[in-house]
Amino acid sequence: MTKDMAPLLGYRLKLAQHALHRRMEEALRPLGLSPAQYAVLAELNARPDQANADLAERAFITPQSMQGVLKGLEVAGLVERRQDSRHGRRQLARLTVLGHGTADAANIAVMEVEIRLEAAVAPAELGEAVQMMERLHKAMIAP
Amino acid sequence: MTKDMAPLLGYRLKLAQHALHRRMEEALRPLGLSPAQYAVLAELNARPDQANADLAERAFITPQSMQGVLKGLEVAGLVERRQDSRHGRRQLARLTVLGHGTADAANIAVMEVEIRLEAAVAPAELGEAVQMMERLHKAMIAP
DNA sequence: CAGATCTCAGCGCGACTGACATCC
DNA sequence: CGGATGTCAGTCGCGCTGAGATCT
Repeated sequence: MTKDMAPLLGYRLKLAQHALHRRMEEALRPLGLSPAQYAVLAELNARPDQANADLAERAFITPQSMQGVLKGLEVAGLVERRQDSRHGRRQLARLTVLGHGTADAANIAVMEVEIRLEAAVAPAELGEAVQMMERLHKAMIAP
Repeated sequence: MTKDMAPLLGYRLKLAQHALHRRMEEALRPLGLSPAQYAVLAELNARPDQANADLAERAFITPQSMQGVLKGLEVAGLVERRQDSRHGRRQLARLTVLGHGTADAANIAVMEVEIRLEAAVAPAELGEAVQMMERLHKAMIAP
């Protein structure tokens, strides 16, 4: 059992994502955002007024974990939460004005990384690459 | 700026690796290993007698971070370190007998996850998929 | 009561920086 | 001295579990 694991797909996937994560951190650091915080910002930009539980489910993490991220954004003044009129305990989160500005700036920075990443695959292969990632994801998600 | 980030390659890559990481944790938990610990075990299985600095470089993390992982394995009795005869301060790590057994058991558990992952791509596409991951990795590593 | 939601407290892993000692 | 290496201490991000409060 002295095999090298270099050719394994899982190993390669891990390395690629690890490097991407580093780039994301670099791109977002000037804005004071972590990759997880950016993801929530982008999600709330696309779909405002989501509760902590909703965001957690979309990100495949526990509500407790998401709350930490959301709390950070709230303290930073990028997100505000208000009571759901229909459900006393439920609180809906949305971007503040500052949050919108930060999200826009972050999108620009992240897009540069994304473009660089996509440049590594031929344009014709891009759709195929995205579909492959989806298949890999589903294979690991399924029971 | 109400775009959805679902079709982005970077986002898909992150989701796929996140799910893989969960599966790896599940597979390794019965053995008391974390994914990072397993990676070092596999690396030392393939190439014994490496120093902390060597292992850190191969894993793309700092020597300090690697030291934490290596220390855990040493405390668990899976790895032993001895002085390099040629360099007083340098310490070479290798698997103990227990470490070899654990590495073999871990390999079996991890291979099941790997097979499941590879099943998500057509056999003919597998080599192509691995090469794509390599290209993505290099695109994010390059200066 | 059951179920959904939010919150607090604590833990673990794995990355980081900084500071320092040691050896060649 | 300079450079490589290892070590200790502290911090941070972000997952987790457990326990509990509140509302429908």
